[in-house]
Amino acid sequence: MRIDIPHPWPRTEADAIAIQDRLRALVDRAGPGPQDPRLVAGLDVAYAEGSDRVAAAVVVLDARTLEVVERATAVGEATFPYVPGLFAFRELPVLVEALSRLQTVPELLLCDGQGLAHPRRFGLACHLGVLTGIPAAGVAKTTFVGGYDAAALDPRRGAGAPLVDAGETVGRALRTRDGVKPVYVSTGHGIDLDTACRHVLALAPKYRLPQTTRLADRLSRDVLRAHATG
DNA sequence: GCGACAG
DNA sequence: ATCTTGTCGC
Repeated sequence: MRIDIPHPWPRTEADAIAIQDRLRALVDRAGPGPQDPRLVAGLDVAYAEGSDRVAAAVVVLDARTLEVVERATAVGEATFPYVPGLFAFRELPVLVEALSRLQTVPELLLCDGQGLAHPRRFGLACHLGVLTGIPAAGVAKTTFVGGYDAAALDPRRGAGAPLVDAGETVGRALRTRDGVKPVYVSTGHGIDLDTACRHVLALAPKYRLPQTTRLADRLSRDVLRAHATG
């Protein structure tokens, strides 16, 4: 698939923020998104320590069997420093490159990070969703913006509590394993929160993180290591 | 003003 | 994100 980045690459934080503020209007928060998708993709990026080298991985799974359908990777240089809130500008280029090498077209993109649960409501999952036009959601390991009542969150798998920021529900703390810290799901583009959480839960039958994320994480690290070694 | 801050 | 051994538990 071909993916166009409809904006010049920012060099400053102000430029990056301006891009987010502009693209935010293109986000579809309503969904509902795919109800019974077959192809779901997980995306992640691994970083090297002493350099700006980054490796991205996309793993497409059959949502019903959780079997791997396709994998694609890309290696490159980080084009932006890590700045909380501008995280997408660091990972987007290499992720888009990996996505473009895919032969199949996923029905849903699950990103490692936030969607709407972002200070300007435009996290990585929103950005990737708008760029590709594919429904996308973010699954983060920690919260960024949006608090929730941890004490009131039922300890059982499947339980959820709204993430509220500035009076707005921006995502959900979702328990994927009994008694284990939840993951933080937020809509990216073209899917509603309930649907996104349903898929995340189905993709995480055994571990805290969905299988999409776990496989993409492992693959990106393997590729980075292989590239460093030769 | 100060601290915290997705990966 | 990455650096890192063992260890407790199912």
